[in-house]
Amino acid sequence: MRWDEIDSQVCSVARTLSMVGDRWTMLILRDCFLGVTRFTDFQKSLGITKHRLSDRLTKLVDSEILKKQVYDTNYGRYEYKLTKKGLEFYPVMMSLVAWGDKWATDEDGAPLEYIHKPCGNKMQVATQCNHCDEPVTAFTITPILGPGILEKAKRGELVDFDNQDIYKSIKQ
Amino acid sequence: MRWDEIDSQVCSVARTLSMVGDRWTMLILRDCFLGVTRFTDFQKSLGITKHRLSDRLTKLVDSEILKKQVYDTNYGRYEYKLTKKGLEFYPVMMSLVAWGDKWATDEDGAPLEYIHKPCGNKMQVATQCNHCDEPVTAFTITPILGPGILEKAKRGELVDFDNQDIYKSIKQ
DNA sequence: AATTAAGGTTCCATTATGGAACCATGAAAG
DNA sequence: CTTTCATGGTTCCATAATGGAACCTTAATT
Repeated sequence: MRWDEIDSQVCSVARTLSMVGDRWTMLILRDCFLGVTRFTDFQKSLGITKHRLSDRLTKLVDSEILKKQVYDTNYGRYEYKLTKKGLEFYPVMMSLVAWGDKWATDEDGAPLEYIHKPCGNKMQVATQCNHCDEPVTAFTITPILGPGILEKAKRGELVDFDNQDIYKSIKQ
Repeated sequence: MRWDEIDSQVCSVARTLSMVGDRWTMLILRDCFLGVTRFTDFQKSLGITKHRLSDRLTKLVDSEILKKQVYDTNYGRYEYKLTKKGLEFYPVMMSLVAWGDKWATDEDGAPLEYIHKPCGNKMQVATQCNHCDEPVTAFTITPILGPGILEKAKRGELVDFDNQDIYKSIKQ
């Protein structure tokens, strides 16, 4: 399977990664969440080549994760800003940060820290169950088939439905 | 900058993505969290070529995100299992799922649903402040320089420290 | 008139990836 | 006891993605 075919998979991770899962795109989004909006600033910050950046920004705009706006009409200059869809990617970004701060820093510690304005504390994100507020872990969750698969199976659209039996609940 | 140099950046997202940020690796981890452990099952599930899978699994083992264990000594067969470091990547994965379920599904809905065993509910993950339990959004957080940058700046190790002024607090 | 800045595009060499074929080990089938 | 099958790979080659440098366009500044 070629990478440009993975969005055909019935999987939210696969479909999400088809938009943001290549080299550079998530780093561009990181910069967006740090307030970077302009082509040149992305380039300085990332050290990405211009045509690659141009290509990635265009794709993010096509995916409606970023929007391109003129910010100086006389001058014809643009800024790239997060849409609602893009802004809601923030939990993914902060989860990456939390993991990286723990598992991918040197002895100096976290490069950035985050103040949660409403409570004023230095914050780390906690990923919790929206019902009981307990932290989620891989061992406390059972995945079950959802409508996105079951409805298609009913209509006979899932060629590889047999593959589903590869997936088992994960065990300690 | 080439991709294999991004782990030199003082940024938790960049360093994390240097391990898992290429095509395929996060999809392999998704499968790990769904209980897939064997070479052939990864291949069936993902449709990835064997040498690419082999390369990715080796890199994940080198990063200590997966461990390779013999599960049948007579037969000489292996399974790839998440380490503690790997298991703690779960919040990233579930945040991706949550985003994808909202922004990257068709009209049928979510492909998989998740039962939170302790409370028995169908769950979605909520990403919250670990102090006040409020949901975090990009607009309620102010990033500040942390020790990972400040200590290096003190020691004069940050060549591109000027670039920091590209980053502003994000505004609505 | 020349230089600078923003925001790109074009060209080409290098690197990564996909597809197919092949290989080694041990088990099972005939 | 020879063939076939399953697992878990590696090798080879053509195609696709990426990096680096040069160039382009518009408008402002020196």
